[in-house]
Amino acid sequence: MIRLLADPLRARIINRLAEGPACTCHLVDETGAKQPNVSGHLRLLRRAGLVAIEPRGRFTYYRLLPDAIETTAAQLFELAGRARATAESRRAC
Amino acid sequence: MIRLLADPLRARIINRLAEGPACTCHLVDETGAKQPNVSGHLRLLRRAGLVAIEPRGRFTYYRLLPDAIETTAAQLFELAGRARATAESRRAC
DNA sequence: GGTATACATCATGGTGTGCTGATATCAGAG
DNA sequence: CTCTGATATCAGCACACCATGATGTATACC
Repeated sequence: MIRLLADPLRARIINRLAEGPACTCHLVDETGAKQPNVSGHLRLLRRAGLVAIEPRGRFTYYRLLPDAIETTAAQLFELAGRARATAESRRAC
Repeated sequence: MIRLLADPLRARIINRLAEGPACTCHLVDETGAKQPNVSGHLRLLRRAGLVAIEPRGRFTYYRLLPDAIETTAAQLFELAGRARATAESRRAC
């Protein structure tokens, strides 16, 4: 899940989708990447439930789903909280 | 930065360090990975400022730094917030 | 001193994964 | 119906990156 956010092009796509829904041609234009590449990444994001698909005639609009992202953000916060709580419980070798 | 959290073994190391500081031998034992592998990942995490190093004699203790993780968690929350705010600003082709 | 243990570094190899070009599909315009 | 443009899928390639074994360094214990 985090792995999906780790790729540079996917990160650009996600950042763009955070500014509002867009169709594939928008993403191709604005990222400068080739269309099959963008399409492939969008497929991964869709299968992971990170984006929703809305076909409109010839065009396919993608929308970023905030819930999935907030879930992983919350997991990271919880991780940081655990680290703070256990900062002094050093275990002996 | 997110990329560092994406690797499976690094994720296990980080999760372990969230339960308290540990030295390399602990991490090698508890992850089952080979020592040079663990050591290499720890180097990356250290260079990125995700963990702090505390040498104690022969042993080297590593401690997870919560600030870096919280920073990226906050970025993800902000991303989700932007997605919510712009959910209806669909741009025409 | 010598030995053993913890750890780091290096060179090598294998594999996952992203990128590309070609092709298929499908909707709309004419 | 035909043609064009938008998108999806597939096969092949290339590169990055993780894992491993060997080796080096340093500290503690005898």
